[in-house]
Amino acid sequence: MNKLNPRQSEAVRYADGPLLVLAGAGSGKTSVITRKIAYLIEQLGIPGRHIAALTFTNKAAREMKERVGRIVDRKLTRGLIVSTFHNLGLNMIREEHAHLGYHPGFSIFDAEDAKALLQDLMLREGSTEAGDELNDVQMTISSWKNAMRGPAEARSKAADEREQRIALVYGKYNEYLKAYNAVDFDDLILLPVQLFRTQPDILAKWRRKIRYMLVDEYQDTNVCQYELVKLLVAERAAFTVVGDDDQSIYAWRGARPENLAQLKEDFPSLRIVKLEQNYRSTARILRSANTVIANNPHVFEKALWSDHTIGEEIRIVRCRNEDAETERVATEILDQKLRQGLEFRDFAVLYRGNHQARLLEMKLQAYQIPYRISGGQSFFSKNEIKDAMSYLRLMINPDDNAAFLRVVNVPRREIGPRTLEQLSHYARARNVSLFKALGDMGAETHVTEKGLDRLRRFAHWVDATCERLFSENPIPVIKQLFTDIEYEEWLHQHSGTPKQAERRMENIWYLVESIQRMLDDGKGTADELGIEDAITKLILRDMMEQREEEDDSDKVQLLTLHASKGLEFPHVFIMGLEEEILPHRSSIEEGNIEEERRLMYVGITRARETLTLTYAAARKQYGEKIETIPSRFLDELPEEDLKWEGQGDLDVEANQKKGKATLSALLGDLGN
DNA sequence: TGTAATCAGGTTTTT
DNA sequence: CCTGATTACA
Repeated sequence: MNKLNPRQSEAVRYADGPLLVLAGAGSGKTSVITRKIAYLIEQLGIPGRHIAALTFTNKAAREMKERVGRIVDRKLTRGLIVSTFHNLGLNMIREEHAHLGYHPGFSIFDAEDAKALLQDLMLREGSTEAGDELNDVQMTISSWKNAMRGPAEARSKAADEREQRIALVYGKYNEYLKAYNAVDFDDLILLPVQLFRTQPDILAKWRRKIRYMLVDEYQDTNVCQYELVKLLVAERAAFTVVGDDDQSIYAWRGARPENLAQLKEDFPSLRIVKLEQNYRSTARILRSANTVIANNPHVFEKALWSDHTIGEEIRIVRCRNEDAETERVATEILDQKLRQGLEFRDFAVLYRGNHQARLLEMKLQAYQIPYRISGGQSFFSKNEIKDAMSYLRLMINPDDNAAFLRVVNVPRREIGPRTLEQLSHYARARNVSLFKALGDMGAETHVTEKGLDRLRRFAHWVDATCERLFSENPIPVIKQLFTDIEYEEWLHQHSGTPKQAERRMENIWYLVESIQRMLDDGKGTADELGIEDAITKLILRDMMEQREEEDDSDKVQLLTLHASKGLEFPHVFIMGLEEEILPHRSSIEEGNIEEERRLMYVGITRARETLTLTYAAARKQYGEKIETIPSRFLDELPEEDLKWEGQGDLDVEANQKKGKATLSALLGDLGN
């Protein structure tokens, strides 16, 4: 990838106006972005600190940073922003917190914290609790925030009673977040937008800072993120966005691929460069991807091509049932590995839903095939890490009620629900956080003396630890914190086996090490982090995924199609090519086949050399055996590039069931 | 406080 | 059918 092709080169060099790069799968878009950053700095002399490159995941940001670091002199990249949207937003809020009415050390509520708060609010409003409704409320509020609609507007524009109700909860929810000195994930983008809209001088300041902007995976931006970009680039319009409408698979969580087309209207001078040469896959794989995606409507036509060899046919394997399917995948991996001298890491198995991995996992275990499964329980959803994070959050923001409630009685301090109920009643009446309420609370409340005493002791300890955290070297203080609360003992009591407890404690120490690393990394430089910055960044999962990447052992990769975006593998299997799985049932019902087709497209284009698609002719579903229908996407593939397997097998079985009536059909098939 | 029994639900997921 | 979560009960 040292030499850029003409299109790539054009995308890198054009910096006179707004630029949209339509980058097909495997067309070297990350290269283009990194090379462009280098070009802007080295050739155009734009100081690194005036350039911002935005991504959606920490992983992408890290990768990009690393690649830029390899081609540009370190001195020149000083102050260069390469981060996620959320991280940029966080930095903006941190810097402008006073204008937004927040105090330093504010917390970020993750989805679960937010859910707990919403549940509390809804119960209080007297709504009958239903988990379903709670999810609905959370999603609706999130989508309003993503569409930049505030509580007042949500109320006035409410289409029905349901929205009316949710809008009220929305208002309360925001008030409470403010009282807890906390923001949620959506706020990280929304608050800067609102600030910039109302305070032109602050916007002007940020515009002076960010003079050139690059956005990766632009098709995944939502309304609010696009607005942030628009505000920052202004009429100067010095930006490059890179995207691929065919790889838009996150519309269900607010991504707006229409933002691609919208760009042309908002910036009439927009230049469009298409990257259509694919450097990844064989011609057959690419042709298959192209013919499938051609069934979707397109705003921008593009035709991916490759000068790779034609490659092997795409294999479509029909299996008797789901068990046979996983069996086939497992044995096939072993077989190909031995026959062609491959490594396990050369294989990836993709599927639509996480549950599909379960059977496969068992099968792989049976064959002793090492695998790594994506998704699943992440580091941050482990209970011990949540506890630890809550303690840390509480130290930098005692008003963080979510954190307070999580740890006030973990480990056991004999502060029970009754005591907390009283405390929270008192706090609510005064509209302050639990911690503040605890400080003011006198004898006039109904909290028992014992309860009050225990609460006070806890508060005292928090205050003391908090003070030391900011005045001493923070790492030993944090370590002391976990000793103070005897967390290790608690883990032993609450883990199944001693070994598990040890592993959990190791997770805690890993977390502490990460904080140490974050503090050390920036030492003496302009990006030196305070302890509170480090902890907030941790909430955004930043700096944390190294753990997975360090693990470069030889394993088969198991991924959902969603999780596979941006990755590539020599040999790819996609399982479950059946109607109601891929395309998924709910998408069929909603009539949203196009996004499912893009999912299929993403899956196909992950493969470099071979692609195998499997499906089960029948599978057990909720206890019943169900005959399945092969996915419509299989019919959309180019026949000349396919090799069907297992057809006869099915016919034999069908015949056994249905008797001789279909014998002639069978003979006909065999005759082919 | 912990276990047993019962019940609902069964897409994708990052920040 | 199987799993994870909540509830009831000891």
